Amino acid sequence: MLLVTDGEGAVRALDFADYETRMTRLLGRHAPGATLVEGRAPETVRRAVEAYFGGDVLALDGIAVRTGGTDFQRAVWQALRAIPAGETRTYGQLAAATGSPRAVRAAGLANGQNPVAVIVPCHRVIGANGTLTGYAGGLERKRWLLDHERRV
Amino acid sequence: MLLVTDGEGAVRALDFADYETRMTRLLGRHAPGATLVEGRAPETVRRAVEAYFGGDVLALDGIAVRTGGTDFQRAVWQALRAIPAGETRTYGQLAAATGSPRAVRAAGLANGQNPVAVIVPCHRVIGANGTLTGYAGGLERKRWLLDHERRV
DNA sequence: GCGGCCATGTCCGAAAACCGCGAGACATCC
DNA sequence: GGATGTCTCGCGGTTTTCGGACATGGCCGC
Repeated sequence: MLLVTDGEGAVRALDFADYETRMTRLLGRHAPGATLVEGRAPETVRRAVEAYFGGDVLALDGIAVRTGGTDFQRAVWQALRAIPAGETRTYGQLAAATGSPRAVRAAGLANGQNPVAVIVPCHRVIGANGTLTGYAGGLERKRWLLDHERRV
Repeated sequence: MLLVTDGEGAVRALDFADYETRMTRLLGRHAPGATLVEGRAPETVRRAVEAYFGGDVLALDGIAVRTGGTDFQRAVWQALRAIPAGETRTYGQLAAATGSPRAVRAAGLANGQNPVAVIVPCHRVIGANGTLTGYAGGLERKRWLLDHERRV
């Protein structure tokens, strides 16, 4: 996976390695002018991510995340972090949580533009009829993540 | 007048005091994310500006200027500094000096977006028929500046 | 002369398209 | 009757596209 943190250790982006162009595109939009420097991620973040995949699905909750984006997008991403691991919400519930109950498709769109995968759990949002509908990293991964979190 | 320099002493913006909104707008465009800190300008710059208005119209030539903008805009602004005090050029000559002889109107537009008035002498460009045509700070000031430089 | 047309780069506002949706209307099949 | 599936339409924020406007000047036809 690709992990990007800023000078203060806050996570700016996280994505699957085969989606690098997507990640850089989102980064360019939300942090114009920033330059990427290769290096080792802060230990706290590394450890939390490894713990999550190792089975401690709550390990990501304390991690600091910083993003750009519009007010609406940030509201959506903030609402995402309030969904506990192992549970899911519908796009409608997500929209309602941001204060715009009818902005359902917009919520879906903002969901898809989340630059910090997994930590900001956009994969916990599914259609009202229970189908997975979509995931930037591929539906297979969405299914895997949900299974992983339920398995606890 | 309002004078903005960066951490290295280079001039970033210069405008007449009653055009502050214009200046901040241009600054925001060319240096997004920068914050203004009130203070006294570097002595070299202060002295040069005062000398210019005192009659030494060549005093501004050595001052370092840094701007954002597109390639074309920077080419125009660079060409402007090559016009000696006391002389004028037409918009067509200016466009030719940038390598795009036919981009006449574009040159005029770039001229009008010059963030560093007086030092980058956009006032030395006039219409092919000798009329002053336009000046962001008002035609009166353009006329005054040209007179001042010719008076030497 | 005079009026009209066109070239050129950039910005700005308006309009349209885009969607990781969801509710309701029907059709279908037991 | 009820479960299930497909279709249509409206929703709302964001992004993209498009059409003007402009600190002009040369050329062309009248």
